[in-house]
Amino acid sequence: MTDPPPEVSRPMSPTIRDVALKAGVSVASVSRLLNGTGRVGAETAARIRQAVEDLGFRPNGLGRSLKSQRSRLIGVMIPSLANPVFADAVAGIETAARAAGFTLLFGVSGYHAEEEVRAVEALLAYRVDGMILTVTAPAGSQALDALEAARVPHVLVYNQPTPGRAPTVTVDNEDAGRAVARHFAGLGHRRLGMITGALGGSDRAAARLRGFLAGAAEAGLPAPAVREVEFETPDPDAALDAMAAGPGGLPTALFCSNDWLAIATIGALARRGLAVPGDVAVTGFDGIAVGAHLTPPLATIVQPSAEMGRQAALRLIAMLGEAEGQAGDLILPFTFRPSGPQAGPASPHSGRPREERADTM
Amino acid sequence: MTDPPPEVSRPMSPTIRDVALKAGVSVASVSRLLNGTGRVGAETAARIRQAVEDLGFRPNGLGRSLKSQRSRLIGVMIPSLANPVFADAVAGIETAARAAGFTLLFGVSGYHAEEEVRAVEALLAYRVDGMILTVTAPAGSQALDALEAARVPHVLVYNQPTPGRAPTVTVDNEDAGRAVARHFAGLGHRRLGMITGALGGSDRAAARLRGFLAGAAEAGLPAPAVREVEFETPDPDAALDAMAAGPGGLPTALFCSNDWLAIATIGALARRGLAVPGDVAVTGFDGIAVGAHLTPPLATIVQPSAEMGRQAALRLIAMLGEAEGQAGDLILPFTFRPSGPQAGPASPHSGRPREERADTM
DNA sequence: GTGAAAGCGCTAACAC
DNA sequence: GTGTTAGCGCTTTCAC
Repeated sequence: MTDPPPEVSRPMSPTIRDVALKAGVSVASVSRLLNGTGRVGAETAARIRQAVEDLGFRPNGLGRSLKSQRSRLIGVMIPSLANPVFADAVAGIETAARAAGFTLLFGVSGYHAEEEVRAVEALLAYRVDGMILTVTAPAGSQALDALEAARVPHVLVYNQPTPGRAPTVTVDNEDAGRAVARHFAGLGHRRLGMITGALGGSDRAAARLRGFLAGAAEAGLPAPAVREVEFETPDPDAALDAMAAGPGGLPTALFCSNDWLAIATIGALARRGLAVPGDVAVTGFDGIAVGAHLTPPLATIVQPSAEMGRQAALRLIAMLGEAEGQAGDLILPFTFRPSGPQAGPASPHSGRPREERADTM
Repeated sequence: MTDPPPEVSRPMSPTIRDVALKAGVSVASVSRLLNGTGRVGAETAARIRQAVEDLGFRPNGLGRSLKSQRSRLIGVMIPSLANPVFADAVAGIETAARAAGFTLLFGVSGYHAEEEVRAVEALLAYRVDGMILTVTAPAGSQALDALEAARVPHVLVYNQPTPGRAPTVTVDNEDAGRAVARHFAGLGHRRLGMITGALGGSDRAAARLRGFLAGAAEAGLPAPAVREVEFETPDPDAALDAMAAGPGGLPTALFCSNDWLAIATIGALARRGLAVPGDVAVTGFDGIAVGAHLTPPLATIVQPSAEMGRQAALRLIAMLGEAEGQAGDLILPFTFRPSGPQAGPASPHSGRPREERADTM
């Protein structure tokens, strides 16, 4: 086995033309065979297949996309990879997209509206057929404006249903927030508190807060203390300090706007010598897998992230097929997973999934 | 504001030609201005910029890539999104890639060699300029064969340094495994055990095991019990049952090949009424963020995942620039994070990063 | 059933 | 400094 002669420059990968030449047929026949469009004689097919094999031909997706005006690319943009909840959704998206023959283009925004625009632009540049994304807030989102202007079909995940915007796949965040307040009230807590990621960076966190406040009020409890922290580098210690210094002192029950934050908060409480749930009750949101393995398990509102991702992908793919399929929001049921000793299968809280037809868009 | 007349079909996004027409210049000038290649008169530039603005022109990455033979796309393929360690690496990759103007194409393999081939093929179809990936095992990897055949520059992450393969960015897994055994021995344990993800699906898990066994032998301990479990849906209960039924019974110290598995194992131990580290010592591997928040914190070997991803991206981008930059492996230092009460900053264990020039490839 | 040829949107010679 | 033009690899009429 001797070394091959050094190539002058990087050899190009074989093109459909090379295949056609080698098989002694036209590029049209090769294309037809490879795409299953149009008939090709048995003899011709065999020759083409042989040439493809010999050359190690791999159709160039760029050329194909440019010509056909469909890239078979789906853009995915999420706020962050640090919080596992988004990875779960991406996993669901990936599975469904792959099954349908789509490849994912990926971007991260860091919970930042300007970065959302940048990321969306980057994915749009490659002419993604559609996009699945989570934005800070759909209402005034420039990223969504860009998507609409480009008329690129898209589906939101986690975001709140928003009139005039694309359909979203999520849970009823407000109802869930209310359920947490009721839960705390039922346990006899009166001093509630919420530690939330920056409300300006998350419409769903804002919805959870609304529900939580409403639920507390409905239960006849005093208004909960509320503190915002950064999403990316939460500082729950400072939030707890502020709460402790406030009127009423530290709440006996804390609702954290996501599990990631809840776990950090429990650590901060431990540093103050406070046990969970003994001294302070803490409930998170998302249902990330690791929460169930904590001791004791993290109480949380579980949203079916992988399924949400899957459903978002299925909806998007359906949109890409039909001429102008007007899908509505999909509100999946959440479940409450209590902290208690290894809970059995939790029971669905909000019943069957709701399908809603969008009036707008 | 009246409705616009219904379009006959989906309007195309403006092309460089539209811009040129509107600005009354040639497409060449537009291209030159947009790419900063070649001079353009001030007056012309202004007209072009105006036209770009008016039309909302966004250069088509497909056309650009097809012509220039450089896609500015980087392919990323990881085994799974369930284990947060990979998300951490992707975050590091994304940051560096974005800064250099690259967009990520994303694929998942599920720790399966055949799926690796499929995923790599999918990304190769879009002519990624390069790739960053983790494979089950580099040595016989068909996915890497495909990458080499296509002459697409690539860098491995997490994988073991492997002669004849692309450079990898990782830690010294074998040394780390040895360190864990030494640690257990130092604590006075004699019956060690390891619960590892399927060895066939992870060359680094195999390396960790080798080091662990060697370390145990060097410490004069009996050979540790070893059990393999699935990566995606680990069943630590079964592994513990098997160990308990084996000679010597359940080990007093368990090394899990990754944190994800360690957390699940601790849960399984809890179900048997065994506390960690009181009854059984458990050490994981990876240093995923959540481990530090467990009570007590998960003992683990911390590898700098985000930095590894970042370094892999930087290396790849360097390769793309230079003609034939022959980078070597990059072995970053790992740290041991003990379980104890909130540890301070851990001290590096294996010293300065090692740079190695590859003999082969 | 098969082939010739026209582009998809863009960049990069190459003229001027 | 600016324009013309030839493709990059592919799909898809349109003839035959």
